Amino acid sequence: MKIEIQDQYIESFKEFLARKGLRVTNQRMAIFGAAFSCDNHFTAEDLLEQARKLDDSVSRATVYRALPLLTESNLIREVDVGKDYKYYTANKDVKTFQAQVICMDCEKIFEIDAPFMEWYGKTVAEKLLLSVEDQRLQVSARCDQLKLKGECNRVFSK
Amino acid sequence: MKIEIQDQYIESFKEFLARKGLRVTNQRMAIFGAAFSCDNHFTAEDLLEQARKLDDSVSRATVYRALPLLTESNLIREVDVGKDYKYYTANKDVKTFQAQVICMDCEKIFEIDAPFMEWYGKTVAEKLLLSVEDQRLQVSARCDQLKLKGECNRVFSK
DNA sequence: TGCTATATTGTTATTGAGTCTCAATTGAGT
DNA sequence: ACTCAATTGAGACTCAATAACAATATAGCA
Repeated sequence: MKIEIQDQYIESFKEFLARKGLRVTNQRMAIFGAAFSCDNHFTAEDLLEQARKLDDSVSRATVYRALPLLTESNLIREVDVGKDYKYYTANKDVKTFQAQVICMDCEKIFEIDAPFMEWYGKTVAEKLLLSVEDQRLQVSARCDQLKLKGECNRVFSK
Repeated sequence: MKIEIQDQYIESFKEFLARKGLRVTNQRMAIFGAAFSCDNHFTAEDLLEQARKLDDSVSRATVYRALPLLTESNLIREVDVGKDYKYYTANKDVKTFQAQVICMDCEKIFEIDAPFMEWYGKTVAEKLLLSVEDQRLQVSARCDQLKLKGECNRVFSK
């Protein structure tokens, strides 16, 4: 498996660690690399599996310890699909707010622009006197029609 | 605790059970009654506690068995707050699409109209050739300002 | 009303994602 | 290289949710 990660992301992660006074370890970099080598959405377990290909000493606990760092540094983000486990995805070149569309049949996840969410967040904040931290717009759907076109495939093994 | 549930909901639930060839049991009606006697959002555990006030034989397993029936019949709906347990709320007189705003400090949940979601769902369906089943718009926020006004209280004990 | 087949139930055991503990290891400043 | 606190892996643990199964209760029918 060949990994190509733009240096900007590596630097960004290292800067984040430095800013927090945290160390740059092989395990953290393997987990980071694994997250960015995935084109798709992944679970913690998926991430463990991928990270072990880069450093076979990586343990489950370390993956769970690294995930908050990666989300906090804004390099990946959580995608909640209503299951009892969480999905994550790397934040590569995302300009506008994105909604997640999850196919309940094949578990495929699409990301779609939803630029109006920025306006909505501000409206909510003003109305309720709350400071908005995060917004998630998730659409559950079924792919009957995709199936007909033969375009429905599971993206990520589970 | 006095329970007042509009007959239309009771009938609606009984019709749903009949349609599915399921029996009307004391436990199911107690769980249903408990869900509609809660003004706020509740967890499965909260629901168990409330239902036991109506029928002390109700068990945890039966609550978990009833929840899919209540969501399937559209009498309650899931509200995902990003925690590792799920919240639910009764669907009373909801006309338009509602977004959930969750205060991460005090866990208070607000429901706000988001009428544009209907249009968005249709757009997504057309673009991706998917049939939209459900849409969730969730906003995470913090209540610094509410605190200042003294309006920030936990709504539901946990 | 009582009978019967079977759906439903409570109890208890189990799963599985995620967290915690702690001794062993390792990174980074000196 | 030395030192020490940060980090790690292994495995125990938590806790919401589910499954198995014997006991019970429902609804249709006589």
